[in-house]
Amino acid sequence: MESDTYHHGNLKKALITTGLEILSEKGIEGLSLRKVARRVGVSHAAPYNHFSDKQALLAAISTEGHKQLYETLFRIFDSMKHASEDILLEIAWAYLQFAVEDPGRFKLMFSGALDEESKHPEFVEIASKNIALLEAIIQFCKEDGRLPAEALEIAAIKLWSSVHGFTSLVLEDQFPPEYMQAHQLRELLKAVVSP
Amino acid sequence: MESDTYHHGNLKKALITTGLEILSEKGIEGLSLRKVARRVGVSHAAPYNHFSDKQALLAAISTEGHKQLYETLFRIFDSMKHASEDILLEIAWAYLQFAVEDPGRFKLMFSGALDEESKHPEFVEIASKNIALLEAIIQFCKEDGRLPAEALEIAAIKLWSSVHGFTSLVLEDQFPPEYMQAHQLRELLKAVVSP
DNA sequence: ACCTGAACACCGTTCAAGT
DNA sequence: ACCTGAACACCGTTCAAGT
Repeated sequence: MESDTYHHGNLKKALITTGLEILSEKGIEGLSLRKVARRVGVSHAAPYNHFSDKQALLAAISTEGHKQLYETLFRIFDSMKHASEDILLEIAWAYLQFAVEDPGRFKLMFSGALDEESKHPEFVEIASKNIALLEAIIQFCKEDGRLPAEALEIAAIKLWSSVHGFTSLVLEDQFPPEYMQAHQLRELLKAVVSP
Repeated sequence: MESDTYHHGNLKKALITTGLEILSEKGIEGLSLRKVARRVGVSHAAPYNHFSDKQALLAAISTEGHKQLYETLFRIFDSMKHASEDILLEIAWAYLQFAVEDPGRFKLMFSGALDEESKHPEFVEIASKNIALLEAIIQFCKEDGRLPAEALEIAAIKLWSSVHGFTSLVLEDQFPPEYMQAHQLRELLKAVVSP
């Protein structure tokens, strides 16, 4: 039954979700094509019917990660539109949590062994959706009307750079322990997102 | 003669510098223990006399990269102390150039396949030297006297996060092409480091 | 059209053996 | 003390062969 359904096109999806599973359990170093195939219950050559090589599978897994990130951030943004909390901080916090709760997924998404993600149309689609969301959030936070396009782009780059850099450095344990002992993570993030 | 000198302790250093070479040529994916040993002209088991495993060699290579980054930034800082240009921008630019001119080295240093760098005393030493340099730079840029320790730490985290995030995202090609076409890289970086 | 199994070239790591 | 060569378990990729 199971091996039968794979003949109807589910294998591709199964490889992606199982890849995310292993990524979450064993990290980026522990993710191999053969291991994914083994766990799915298929021969190690089977994935090549759906992905041209390992890079292509990794790109698909990364794309799925970006979709999850979009869902997460969109939900936060949507639920806070009417509760006037500090939206920027909540979004940044969600970004950080997304990274911390599954470092392997985040590292695959951004610390790119993937050179040719830009060739996969599905990836560029979700990437631009994420950019659009980021811009919408910034636009919303400037309550005094819309920003000019130029300022919007600059603001997006500044915000994303800060939050992404802080998240990466926290994930890689690059800040000295004194820094982290003296302050709470959320407090530091607040300082990072505040202008 | 050459194989003789390896009996006198140069092999360890040779493995590190050859590792950096291969990293620069083939990227992080193309760096294997056996390839390093082969290029140095030694058997694939020889490195185990100097490093407990591949991780340990990678940690040593990463440490060497951090030393190079320190040298680069220190030189800039030292040479600009008396020419009152925009030091923060020049430092940030040097950081970005350091990453762009050798992405493999930068990725190894920060996109950590290295979990146990903190166990290597040489690494924690250079890491804290880099932190101290960062603090000195910030201190210098606040011409009105010294900052309190708390504000200094916060300022260091904010600056490093911004510059590191921007650098990583540029390196991984995460910004949409429209952003990059509409602005020059240095102009964007200037916006990122300006408060 | 999709999957399997054998084959190949590579990898990290260990260990007896050499000097 | 340091290096070698064989050995082992793993990997990505290809390809004939099966259904």
